[in-house]
Amino acid sequence: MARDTKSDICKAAIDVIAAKGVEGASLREIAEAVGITKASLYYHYASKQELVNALLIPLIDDMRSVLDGLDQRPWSPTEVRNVLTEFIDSLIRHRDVGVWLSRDISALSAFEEALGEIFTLTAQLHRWLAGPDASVRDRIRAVAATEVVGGVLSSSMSVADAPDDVLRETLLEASLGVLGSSRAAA
Amino acid sequence: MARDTKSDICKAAIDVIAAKGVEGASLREIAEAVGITKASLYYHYASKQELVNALLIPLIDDMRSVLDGLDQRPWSPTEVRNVLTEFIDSLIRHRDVGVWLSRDISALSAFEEALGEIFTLTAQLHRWLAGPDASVRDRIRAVAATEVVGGVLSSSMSVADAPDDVLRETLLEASLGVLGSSRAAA
DNA sequence: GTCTATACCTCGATAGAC
DNA sequence: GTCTATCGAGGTATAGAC
Repeated sequence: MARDTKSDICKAAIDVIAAKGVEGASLREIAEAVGITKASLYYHYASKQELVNALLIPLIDDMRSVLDGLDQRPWSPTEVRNVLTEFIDSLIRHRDVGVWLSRDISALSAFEEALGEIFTLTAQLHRWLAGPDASVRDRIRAVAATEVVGGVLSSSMSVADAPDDVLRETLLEASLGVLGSSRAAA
Repeated sequence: MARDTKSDICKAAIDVIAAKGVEGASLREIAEAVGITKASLYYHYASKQELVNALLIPLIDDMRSVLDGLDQRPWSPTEVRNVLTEFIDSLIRHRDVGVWLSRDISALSAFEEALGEIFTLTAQLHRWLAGPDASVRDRIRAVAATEVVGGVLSSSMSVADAPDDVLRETLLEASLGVLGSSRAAA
């Protein structure tokens, strides 16, 4: 599967988009990075939107499987820790895409095909994390606990030398630390 | 100063950019929001880059004054709290711009006029926050402590009803919570 | 200071040869 | 499966009248 032009395109697209953002990345530049022309790229992907969607789908599928049935899950410090761990793991698994997903939302809104579900999923996560009868502070903390993850990953230049397992563990601590003084404290 | 066309342009630009991102916001749309034409806008700002810079400069100036001489400042739990407080306040003061500054960096890279200094300033803040002889974990935590702030502000749609003072206080707690289990614990 | 009109470019996307 | 050539739309930016 590695010698497939299609996967070469995806790989190049991820790099270019990470550097220039979704809008800033032109299909011409992506194609040239692969070594083909813009027209050839259209043989593999019918539109830019289709290409971007193809990049996002693995991450979205992963997040969905992690967050599926969240509302039915009991809310307790232990479960909060479990859910956060799974959420962080899914973002790290797709670290290359997650970086610009969490950082380029304003531009991605124009591509709202697969994006609607991301909003739904994260909103769901925020609600659940905040807990029942959440105050404004609880809700801010819930948002912050998830934003920390994407934020650190996207500014990972500063921590580029951090191995995945250290990153994983520290992010979980940080995320729990944000919730720390709330009722969800572990 | 409120009846100045120039400030009307800035105000409209902030709104449009917040909604569509820096690349997605066209000068035509900004001009029409003000009630003038694209050409008239060029009388006040010579280029799109100049306009974007004009929006960022107040925030940058504020951050610079907050972070100036940071390296000479002693590093202690109390000082960490002070510095974080000042940092959060400066971002909240420019909440409207800070929203898309922290969320649209990939697109802003194309406008790297004033942006270089932002990177320098935040890198400086990260280093100082991590403390002397920082481990990888300390550095991740330092990044996380600052990313929390921008992250929440940018997704403040979820917490749009939060008044500034609640936001301020909760962000400080969250930020300190991230550092909580490190040596910088208050 | 604001307008109309326009030059010039790059983008996404398509047509058709090979 | 990749190419050259081209289209139309929309972008930034400029020229010149008022």
